[in-house]
Amino acid sequence: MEVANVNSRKNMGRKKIEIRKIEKKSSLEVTFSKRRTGLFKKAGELCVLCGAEAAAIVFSPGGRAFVFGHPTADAVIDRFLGRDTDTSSRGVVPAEQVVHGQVQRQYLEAVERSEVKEEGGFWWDAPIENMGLNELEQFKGSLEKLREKVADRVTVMTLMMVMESESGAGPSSTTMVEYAAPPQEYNSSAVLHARDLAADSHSQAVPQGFDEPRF
Amino acid sequence: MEVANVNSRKNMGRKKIEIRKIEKKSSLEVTFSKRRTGLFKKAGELCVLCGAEAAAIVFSPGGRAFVFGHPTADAVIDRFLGRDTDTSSRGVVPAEQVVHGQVQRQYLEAVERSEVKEEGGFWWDAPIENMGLNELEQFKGSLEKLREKVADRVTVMTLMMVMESESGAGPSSTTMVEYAAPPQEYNSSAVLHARDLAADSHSQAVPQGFDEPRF
DNA sequence: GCATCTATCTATAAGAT
DNA sequence: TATCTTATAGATAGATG
Repeated sequence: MEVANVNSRKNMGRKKIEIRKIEKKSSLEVTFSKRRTGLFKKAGELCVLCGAEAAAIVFSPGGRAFVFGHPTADAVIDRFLGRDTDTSSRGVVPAEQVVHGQVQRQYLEAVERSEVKEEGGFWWDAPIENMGLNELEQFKGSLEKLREKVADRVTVMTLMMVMESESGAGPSSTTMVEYAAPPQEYNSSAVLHARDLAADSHSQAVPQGFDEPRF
Repeated sequence: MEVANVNSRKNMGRKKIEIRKIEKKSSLEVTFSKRRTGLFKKAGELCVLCGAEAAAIVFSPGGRAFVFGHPTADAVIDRFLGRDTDTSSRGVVPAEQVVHGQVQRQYLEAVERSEVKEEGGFWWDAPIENMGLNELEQFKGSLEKLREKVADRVTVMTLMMVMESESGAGPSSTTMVEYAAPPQEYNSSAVLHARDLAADSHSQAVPQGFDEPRF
């Protein structure tokens, strides 16, 4: 074996870093991967520990999309409890595929163009227990058309969440989704209803007088 | 000062916990708050460190929505570097309002219904530098109508991302975020193009042969 | 590049105030 | 109920194979 010099004998362990853009490209990439993984793990833990619903999307500086979400909260919980849940029968993405799922734009486009069918329809049209979501289907279809219209100009990402509830309290189930069209030339953009929340200073974002639970 | 008993003299410090749903309600709430904050912080750091774009949405078990996002990547970077950026002139939500912003459904609904205008239009219709995104506007409008149609049945959350790029490589700017209608009775639901990614086992999610950058 | 390793750094569970 | 205080669990920067 080789004799390493004294300085390289020991790892120096973690060092503190400033929160500013990492210059060295290789380091940036490594950090991106590590932290993205860590972020998604944290999100998963939050879901399980607190019965929360969460979704996260991260675009790398190169424009690659990474998505965290869960097909159903149950599936994620099962996963974290080490149970093996068959989610395929529900027509949803297995949790382990999604939690750290990578999405590559060109691939998505290809998939979209091919419009692969199975069992007589798009997979997402497959019947799900107690479906009856005509509106959702209608919405989805319309959304598709619209997206196509602007696909060459903007990146549109859509998240649709449909939750179940037994009582009035805890939503228990979910969906997540994604997708992105390929941006080619762009501009900055506009957003929605969130601004009014940002009325003035920090803690005043949410007005009083609502009876919804705080958690 | 008081003499505490020996057992309470010292904090016991952190203990290991299992990743499973927390039973005690008070603990769950505390944990939810702490971890949500932590998650959003991590997301912000990822954005800054790696020049990435990120957005995250968390629903508490009570159905309250919390959103992490950034109006422009620049604004978030400024924030983390301690610079004070005036984002109001761009018609975007100041970063500090968004990063840990809380969104309460009923409030959002109220805002939406009131359709508050300023300066002759919805705030999000305000001109932004180099706007020219007719398609985006068109899309947004259509989306609104569609969403109304299904608002009573499903919770729809839409994220629209429009990015800038100087070179062909790094998108540099913007995101936006948005909102959800109140679910009342629901079902589980369908999703989109993601399933094909989940073809079979883990690492094979993304097919080879594309020339896009890995980061 | 990807998987490990190790020394630290950071987040946070329980309590105390 | 919100904050503050530890001790400790967990995340991760940098080095290495």
